[in-house]
Amino acid sequence: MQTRSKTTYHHGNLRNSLIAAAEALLMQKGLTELSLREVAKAAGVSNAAPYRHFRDKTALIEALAEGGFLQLKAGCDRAQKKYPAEPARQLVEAGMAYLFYAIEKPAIVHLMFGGLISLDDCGAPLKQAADEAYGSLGQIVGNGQKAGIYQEADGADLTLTAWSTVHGLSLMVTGGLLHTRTKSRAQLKKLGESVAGILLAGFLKR
Amino acid sequence: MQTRSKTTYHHGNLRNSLIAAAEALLMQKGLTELSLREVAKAAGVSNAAPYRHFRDKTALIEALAEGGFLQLKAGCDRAQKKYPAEPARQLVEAGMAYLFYAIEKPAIVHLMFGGLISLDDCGAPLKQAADEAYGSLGQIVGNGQKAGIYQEADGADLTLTAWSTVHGLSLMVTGGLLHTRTKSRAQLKKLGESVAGILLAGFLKR
DNA sequence: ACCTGAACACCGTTCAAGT
DNA sequence: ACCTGAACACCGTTCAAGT
Repeated sequence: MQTRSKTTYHHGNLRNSLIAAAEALLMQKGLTELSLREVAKAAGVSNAAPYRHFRDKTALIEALAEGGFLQLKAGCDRAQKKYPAEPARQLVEAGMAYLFYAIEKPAIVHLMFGGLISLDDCGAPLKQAADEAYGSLGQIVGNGQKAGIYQEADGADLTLTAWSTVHGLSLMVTGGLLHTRTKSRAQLKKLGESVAGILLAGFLKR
Repeated sequence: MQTRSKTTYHHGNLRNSLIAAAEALLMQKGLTELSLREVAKAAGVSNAAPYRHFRDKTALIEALAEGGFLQLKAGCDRAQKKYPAEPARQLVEAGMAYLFYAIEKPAIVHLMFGGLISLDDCGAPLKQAADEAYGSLGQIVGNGQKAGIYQEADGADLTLTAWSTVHGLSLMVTGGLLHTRTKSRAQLKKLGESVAGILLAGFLKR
C-alpha cells in the first residue's frame, strides 16, 4: 500500500485525504448532513486538524467544487480530441459527459451552483477552474462558428445557452423532477440526446 | 393592522409567519446560515414552537420551495393570458418571468433544485406544486405544437429542454459565473432574450 | 510545521410541563 | 390544541498545548 508520495502515510498530505473523505461521504449522505467533524474522523484526524489546510468549511466545499469544474473541463477537452473535425458532435459529446458526471456525483454538481459558494467571491483556484471549464466549452462553440455551421450570434450567448441547458438538464435529472431517478442509464442517455438535439437545432444555420 | 383572519394576532397562523420570517432571512443570509432557531426568534416564538407546524427543518424548506413553484406556475399562466394567440411569445415571456424571479429570490430558486430537498421524496403539496408548474410550461409548449409552429418532437422533450435552459440560465446568473452580479437589470434582460431566442430557434420548424 | 484536547457558542430535535 | 423551558447530542471554530 506504499506509494511514491513523499510523505509516508499517517501524516503528510492530509489535505487530499480530507477532500477524498468528504467526496466519499457525499456519495452516501446529503449536502446538509455533511459535517467537517465527520470528515475529519473519516480521515482519522482530530476536529481541529482540517483547519491547518482549509480556512473554514466553505474552503473545503470550494475544493470539491473545483474538482467538479476540472472534470467538466476534462470532458470538453476529451470531446474536442475525439471528434476533431465535427464541432456539433463535440458539443453533444461534452454535454453528455456533463450529464453523466452529474448522475455519478450529483452532490458535487449541486454545490457547484447551489448557492452555497459564490463564484464571484471565492478562492482563486476555484475561480480559475470554473473559468477554464467555461472557456473549454467556449472553444467548442467557437469551433462550430469557425466551421460556419452555426447561425450568426454572439459566441458568448451561444456558450451561455449551451451550458445553461446542459446544467439545467443535469439538475432536473438529479433533482428528481418527474421521477427520473427510476430511469435506466440507457433511458437517461436517450433523454440527454433528445435535449442536445433540440439545443443543437437552435445553433445550426437554417 | 387587523385582518379578516380568524385568529387575532399573537397566536394563530404561526405557520405562515414562520414561512415569511424564513423568506425574509433568506434575503439577507445564505442558505447555510439559515437556522430554525433564528426563524423562530424572528417570529417571536420559542425554539420548539415550529415543530407544531413543521415535522422538521426540511419541511419548512419544502414549504419555501412550494411557494417558488407556485410563482413559476403563476408566471406561465400569466404569459398564456397575455399573448393568447402567440405560443412562441408565451414561451419567451414565461422564461423571462422565471429569470426575474430567480434574480429577485435566488435562495428560493437554489433550494428548489439544489439537492437539499428531493422532489422524488417530499410532501404532497410540494410535489403537486412542482408538477403543476411543470404542467403549465407543458401547456405553453403544447400550444405551439397545436399551432404547428414547432418541429416534430416529443412534447415532453421540448418541455424538459425549455425548463432546463431557463433554470440553468437562472443559476448561471444568480450563481455568479462570469461576474453577472455586476450586470444591470437591462443587461440581464437582454441576456435572457438572447438565450430565449436561441432556444426558440431550436423549437421552430425550419 | 502540523496535530490534539478542551472549550465556546450555536444548532436540530425532543419532551415534560404549562396555559 | 398550542406553546415554553430545559435538556441532549451534535456542529463550526478557536486556541493553548503538545510533538
